[in-house]
Amino acid sequence: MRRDVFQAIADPTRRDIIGLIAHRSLNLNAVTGHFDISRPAISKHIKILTQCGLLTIRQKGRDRICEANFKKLNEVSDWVEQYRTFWTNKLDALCDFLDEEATGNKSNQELQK
Amino acid sequence: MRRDVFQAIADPTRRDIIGLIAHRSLNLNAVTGHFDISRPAISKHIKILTQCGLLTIRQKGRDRICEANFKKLNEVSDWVEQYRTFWTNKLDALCDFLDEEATGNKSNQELQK
DNA sequence: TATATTTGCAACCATACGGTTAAATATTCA
DNA sequence: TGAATATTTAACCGTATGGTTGCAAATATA
Repeated sequence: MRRDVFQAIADPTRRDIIGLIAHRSLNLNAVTGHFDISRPAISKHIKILTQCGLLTIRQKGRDRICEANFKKLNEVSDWVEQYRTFWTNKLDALCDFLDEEATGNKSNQELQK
Repeated sequence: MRRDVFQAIADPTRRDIIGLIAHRSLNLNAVTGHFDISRPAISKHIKILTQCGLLTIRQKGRDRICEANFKKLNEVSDWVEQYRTFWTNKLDALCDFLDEEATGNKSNQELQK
């Protein structure tokens, strides 16, 4: 089964887990305390996050401490940022123009809505 | 069912579609030509991308021209970038230190691997 | 008008996902 | 050693996902 960062952060619970342990590592039980779902459910989310490298687990006695590994987010950042110029700067206008050229012209108005 | 940008870009085919129409808007048939899956499969991907606002469709005769709407990627960018300091600069060391404090100290070596 | 082209839609299928409960395992503590 | 705690694993369930084929509908073209 596919297991990559994009798929891992697709689930809102998993994004919340990352946000939770960002500043403070927690054991699985403590993580579970912040959600309304069962411990095994959290355990599965943690496993997915671990498999894609977004999270590492440090065993400490019977506890398993979850720590975020943010370097992995670079993959997402890189993918998104390659398109940044398309939505932030003046290239927008150029893009629209090129689209007109490519697809054979039409009123631009419906693009606004 | 949940329909948000994170879930939309989780699928590699959909990320490829976005990359494909980034510089040049295409009709659905042309998009399909770049993949090994059927037209209805592409149509479904396009629908998902449209529902979450990453893509708009402009009808032109019998063609439906797909255009990327990159502004929606801001949502992803914002989420990722809030963690950037955690993996790019000196705060890494501070974070590790705080983890030690919080979880009760242990060799830092296994964090490196 | 007849035909080809582009697309949508319905029905279907196998598998993945996100969740549950219950039992098993491992560690700590009295 | 026995009990409590933390977590994983297994079995299961309903629904979503990503794909298919076949057919209908709308538009363009000969």
